[in-house]
Amino acid sequence: MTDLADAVVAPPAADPSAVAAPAGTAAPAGPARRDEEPRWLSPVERAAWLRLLAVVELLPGVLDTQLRKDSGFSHFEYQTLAMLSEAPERTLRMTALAERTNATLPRLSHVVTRLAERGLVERAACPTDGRATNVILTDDGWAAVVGAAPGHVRTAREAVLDALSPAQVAALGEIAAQILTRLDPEGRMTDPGA
Amino acid sequence: MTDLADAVVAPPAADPSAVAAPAGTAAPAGPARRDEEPRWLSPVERAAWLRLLAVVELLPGVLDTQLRKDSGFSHFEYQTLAMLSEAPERTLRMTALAERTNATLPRLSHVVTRLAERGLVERAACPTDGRATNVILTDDGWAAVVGAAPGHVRTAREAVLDALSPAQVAALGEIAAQILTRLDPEGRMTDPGA
DNA sequence: CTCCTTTAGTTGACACAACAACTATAGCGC
DNA sequence: GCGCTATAGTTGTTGTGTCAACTAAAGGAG
Repeated sequence: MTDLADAVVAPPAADPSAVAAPAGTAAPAGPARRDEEPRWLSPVERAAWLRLLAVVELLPGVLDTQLRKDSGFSHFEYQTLAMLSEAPERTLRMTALAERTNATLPRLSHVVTRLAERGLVERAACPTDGRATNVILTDDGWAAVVGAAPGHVRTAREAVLDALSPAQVAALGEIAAQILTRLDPEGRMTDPGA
Repeated sequence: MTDLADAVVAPPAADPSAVAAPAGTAAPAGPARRDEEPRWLSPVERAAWLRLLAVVELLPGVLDTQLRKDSGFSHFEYQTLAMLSEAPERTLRMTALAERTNATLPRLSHVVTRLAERGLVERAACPTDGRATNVILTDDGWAAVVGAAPGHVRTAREAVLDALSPAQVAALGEIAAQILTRLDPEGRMTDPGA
């Protein structure tokens, strides 16, 4: 994994003569401008980072492929339907749904249009706010989620959970929670109600 | 995080009357067809899975945004250039580069075309195999990677590493390695040489 | 040497996501 | 109640990614 490691995270050093200054882990001899001198990664940090990057790169494809094949949904479509299936009345406002799925409003609007064409969701004007649109999961949509869920869970096991010891699963939960304090400080994806 | 949790991973149970069979964690009363009865996730598993999913969803956007803003690259373009910067002669075959970046050959071909238009890489016929194409990082491309690396490392710290204790970083490395045995059994992304 | 299969890569058509521009309603100040 | 600004969504355009078809060279069987 040396190539990937160095390439992504350290400045390129394959040709050391060409890049003296930014290559090293240590600061240059002279007084460094602090803002521009990054703290390079330690070997342990580098390994963790690169592997996380690989997971982040590969996992979406695995999920997408399984869902597409077994149920005809993209992962994003599945998440959209799943969020609705959990909501009271199986209904959510566009904005609320976009937050929970980490989608922009335009993206969600397009996806909802396509799902509506397939009869899985419906749009309805919000009675209390003329600007808002409610999205409602239809019975067909409900059935589709229920049908797709088992395969999705199986994939989660095969691709991730079953590769880990129980202690590692717990640790992963902790670690991911820590990371999310940076990536999602408001907890929009993890804590919809708040 | 209850909504997200249940929605993605458990079958929808907001309206219990509507979905008796597939909702529960326990097997139905009758003799279950083993292939179709998934093992639902325990609370700990579910929490870990959903948070991992959120990280996987959010991290690419963060990386992309920072690189795009500070250096004008997508994360994939950066990875492509970085791989080349590490390679002997700053040169790689299309196929080798595609493996290291987890790209399909068509995708890489398009990206290389665009990078070549910007003068960052060059195509060259492989002298030993008439079918192959070598991609070479130009001096401009080299300079671009060197310029982009510090910001990328800083983002890696801010978004992930600095949120974790040293022990957690080490644990993350272990866990991600375990997951990659499932996602990437051949180690193509993590072990280019082999 | 010739045919056939496999490998390497490019190209073009289509699908989807990001961004920007636009419409329409709500809510507020006066 | 008039006008302003902010909010909620939709629509169109543009850039990437995926898939399928295609070209071309390498390697093997006869």
